[in-house]
Amino acid sequence: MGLDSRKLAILQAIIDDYILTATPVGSRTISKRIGMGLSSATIRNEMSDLHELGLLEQPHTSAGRIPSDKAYRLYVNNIMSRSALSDEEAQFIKKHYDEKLSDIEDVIKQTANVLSSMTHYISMALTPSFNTIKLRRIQLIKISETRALAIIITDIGVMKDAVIRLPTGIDDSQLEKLSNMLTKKYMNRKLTEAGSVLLKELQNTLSDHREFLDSVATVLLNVSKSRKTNFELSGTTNILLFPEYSDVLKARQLIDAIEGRDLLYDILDNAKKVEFSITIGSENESLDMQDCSVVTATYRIGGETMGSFGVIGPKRMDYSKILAILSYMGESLSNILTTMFEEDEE
Amino acid sequence: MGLDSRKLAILQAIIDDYILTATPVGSRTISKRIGMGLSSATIRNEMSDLHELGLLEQPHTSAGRIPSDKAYRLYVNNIMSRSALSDEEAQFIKKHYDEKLSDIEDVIKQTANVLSSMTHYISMALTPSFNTIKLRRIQLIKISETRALAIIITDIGVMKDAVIRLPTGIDDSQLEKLSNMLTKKYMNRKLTEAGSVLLKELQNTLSDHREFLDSVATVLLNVSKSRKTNFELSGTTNILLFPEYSDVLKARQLIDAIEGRDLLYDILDNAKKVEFSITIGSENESLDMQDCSVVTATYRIGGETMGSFGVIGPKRMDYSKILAILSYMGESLSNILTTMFEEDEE
DNA sequence: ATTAGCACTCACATAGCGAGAGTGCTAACG
DNA sequence: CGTTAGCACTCTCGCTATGTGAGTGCTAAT
Repeated sequence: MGLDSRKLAILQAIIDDYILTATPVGSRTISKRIGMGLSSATIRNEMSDLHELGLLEQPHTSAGRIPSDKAYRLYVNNIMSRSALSDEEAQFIKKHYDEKLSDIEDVIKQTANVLSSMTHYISMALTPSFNTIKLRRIQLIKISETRALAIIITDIGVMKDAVIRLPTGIDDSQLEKLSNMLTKKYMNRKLTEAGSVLLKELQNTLSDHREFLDSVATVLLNVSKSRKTNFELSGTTNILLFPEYSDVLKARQLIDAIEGRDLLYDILDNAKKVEFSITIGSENESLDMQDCSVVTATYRIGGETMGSFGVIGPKRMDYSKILAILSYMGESLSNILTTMFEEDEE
Repeated sequence: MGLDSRKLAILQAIIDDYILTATPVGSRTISKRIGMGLSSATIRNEMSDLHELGLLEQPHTSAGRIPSDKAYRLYVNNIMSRSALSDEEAQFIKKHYDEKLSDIEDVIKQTANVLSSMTHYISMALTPSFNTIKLRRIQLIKISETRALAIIITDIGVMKDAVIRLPTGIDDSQLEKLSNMLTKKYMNRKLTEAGSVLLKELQNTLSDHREFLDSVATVLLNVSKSRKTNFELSGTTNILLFPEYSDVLKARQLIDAIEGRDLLYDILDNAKKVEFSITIGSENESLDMQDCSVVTATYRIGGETMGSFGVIGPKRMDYSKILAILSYMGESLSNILTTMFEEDEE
């Protein structure tokens, strides 16, 4: 009993219908929908076979069938055709990225927002991971009697700047000397590495400007944020829209898992390894997420993969459309971030 | 039929019980709880009076009573005693504010987060409104061949800085001249005003560095964010914890209203006018919020009120505890932000 | 191989019923 | 007169039929 093309067509019809309605689909529905002149009885036989193959499930004896995780996987891998974005959708994304977005955070936040408002799923977007990026220059600039600006310049451009308090009686030339010293010493190191080494060395040697350099180290370390805060989450409450989560308790369970954040961070961090990923139901490691699917994509800055983003939704997801959206947004996002950082070539 | 002290005691007991249980409270419960040696029958009579006074409501004939909006108002204004924060609670707040928070956004976000995790209500915090703040100096600093940093310094300190693209072939001295020119011209104006005037003048006269100055104007204008993005929201899904919102549809209705954001912005903007505000049920203008209460407080930067924050929760709220929390957080927040901006006196 | 026919299953909606919580009223009491 | 015991009454809530409809699985005929 193999999977001939008719079985596949029926399976596809069932999945399509179920994605739309979220209710178990019966043989009569398919018989009419598929237009092959087959009676419901024939469909029933085929459905029975599909059931035996582990592709369909039955909530209870006398209900219609719903696709199993295995069926979705088959669908995604072999049946589904890659769909394109409609013009309106592309425009929608463009429009929202064209707004004045002044820093990375804004862009990432906007990505999550656009994603959740387009898909009505829960969306998430990882902040670029600057751990691997190397320091090129540190520049300290005096802006008032008591404050200086620390600017971190890296391989991919101007990265971060922060106002720090200045010890009294330090002048421009001294500050420049410090900048040069720091630059020389920590150039070509990874940012966090530079920060922690500086911090360590401060503990041993007794420097002149202890507190000040401490702040510089903090700036370096702050570039990569903590696990909990380095991704944006949006549309959490969208799950209340889905009949799958009409039960408040079930909804809360998922929301709690999601808002724990650790889980999602791991998912996104893992997602950086491949351009796109689709994880269906039981393929998820977390027990709380056995009923949803996660689809992710990655973005690049200057050619290098720097982060990931994606959606969490019910298993009956329009995977092909979601992929199209993620793919388009990934391109846009990569472009925006790249031009945001890049030092134009001289 | 006035409001003697016994009626007040009974009312308070009812409110206290209802805050805890969220179920209509009956005469026997109060008779036992209040410890005045009164039988349930007596309580019933009193309750009947309170009902006539519009202070109690009955979901249906044979159920207990629940406090009316008017009762909550009476409670808040006349009965409630101002409670203090427990040590753990104060510590909790302190701990979370002591984390390295590098910019305003982080502080505001943290405020919202701490608030919602302490209260389990929905919380919101307005970003400081810099509209009224006056420009003191604009400083442009070259940081590479193609990029400069624009630093905005105001009455209350260093405000905002942004990397902007530099036209080719502009040198340090030219940039300094530009800084001085801009400073002279727009000093003591409000930031947004300065930005829009600059933008306007650029349209008329044909300046040398059109595009560059345009970016400077954008930085000025970006200081105050748009209606939609200038406050942080946290704990939206907390309402699912309350029996009042065990119905998904009802929950969604409130969530939708809240995530529309315009409504909340108006509430927070209004809240800046008074140090604390409590709005109970039908006192809310929005129809979608007739079933909740809103409590807000304000924070200051350098003595001047610059923003507000607060919670949205069910009407049966522990108002006195919430006020204590808000009050304590307001102080902390004011201190943090003030020291963040302040130029130490020279 | 396909299909008509039919018995069977199960969720769901509806109605009826009893129990329990709570009220409002009346009459008695100190 | 305020307070209270007593009691009938009301309404929700949970439980148990009961019927209906969608859908299945099997059998026998085409």
